[in-house]
Amino acid sequence: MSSADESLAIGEVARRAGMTVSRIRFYEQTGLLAEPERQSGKRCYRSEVLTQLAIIDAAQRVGFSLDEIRDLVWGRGDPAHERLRQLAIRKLPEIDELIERATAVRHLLAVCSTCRCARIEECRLLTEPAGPSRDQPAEAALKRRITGDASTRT
Amino acid sequence: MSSADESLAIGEVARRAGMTVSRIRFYEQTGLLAEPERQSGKRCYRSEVLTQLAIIDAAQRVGFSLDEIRDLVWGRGDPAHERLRQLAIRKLPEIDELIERATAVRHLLAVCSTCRCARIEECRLLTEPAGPSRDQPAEAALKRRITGDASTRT
DNA sequence: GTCCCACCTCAACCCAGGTTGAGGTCAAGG
DNA sequence: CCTTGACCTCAACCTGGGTTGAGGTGGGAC
Repeated sequence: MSSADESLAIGEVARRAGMTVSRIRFYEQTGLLAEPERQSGKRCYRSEVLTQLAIIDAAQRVGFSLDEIRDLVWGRGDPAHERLRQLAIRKLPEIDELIERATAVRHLLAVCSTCRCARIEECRLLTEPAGPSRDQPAEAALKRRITGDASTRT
Repeated sequence: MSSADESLAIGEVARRAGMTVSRIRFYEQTGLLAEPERQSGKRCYRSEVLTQLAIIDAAQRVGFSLDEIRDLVWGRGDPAHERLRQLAIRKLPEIDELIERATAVRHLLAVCSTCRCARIEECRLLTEPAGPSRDQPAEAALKRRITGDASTRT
């Protein structure tokens, strides 16, 4: 723990990263993770791999595909910060949208779990009144957010 | 648009919901979407389906599986708001974590795209200095957030 | 009437992201 | 020496979430 440079066996890496061994080997196979050194055939990792795995994991969870991550970490060509900037430009809006949607769904769950709707789509927060009463500004906004404006457009 | 109760053909629904026709049929097949009425064999939807589809879509994008969504929308048993509350209790922490991670990744992308690191895992915001200089509180927090504390634990 | 288009069913296929299993190697400990 | 456990490879398999294609029906416009 203090001397972080003693090399780690794959099992140890897996344990610390919270992943299976097979998953780590899979990442190596598919070029996401560099081939580590070996000692008598066995992979020995240095502790940096934990950071790499954590990045992979976090990126995946917010919707990057393994291809994108591979490109991010290992991309050929250009200086890395350049590719990174490109990727950032492409992905930032998506991430923002994800955050917005997540916030809306969060809100929906929180609010609906206090209402007595019989089915979720009948929840007063989401159903178009179809009659004259229009929904409140805030609710309309929530709805627009969760629906991504799709059903709001003509 | 004003008389929202004229029934919609599947193609129209798909267009408005921004999904493929096959995807909508697939949702019906797998019990996510109710079987609509038919007229001479063809599905005719009412406009509510757009809201349902939007909910499904939004929920999916923030990490609900179709099984969970099915259970949410169509779950057998208990009053809906009860199931909804259960689901909310289970999922709210996950959604919160998603939002946190997304925010951290967002931050990472934004910051790293302005730095000159040669490889992402060498980015000064993420690499353990391994020397004496410890990273700043804010950066450490970012790192801890993106790594989900995994590599931070002993 | 016949053309065309949007719809229908059903089964097969596809891709991402891993997991599983068979069969083998190596080093340490009893 | 021999067993045990962690590691190795390679190929096959699995699940989720759809897509694709063949073969068929219906109805409105020309």
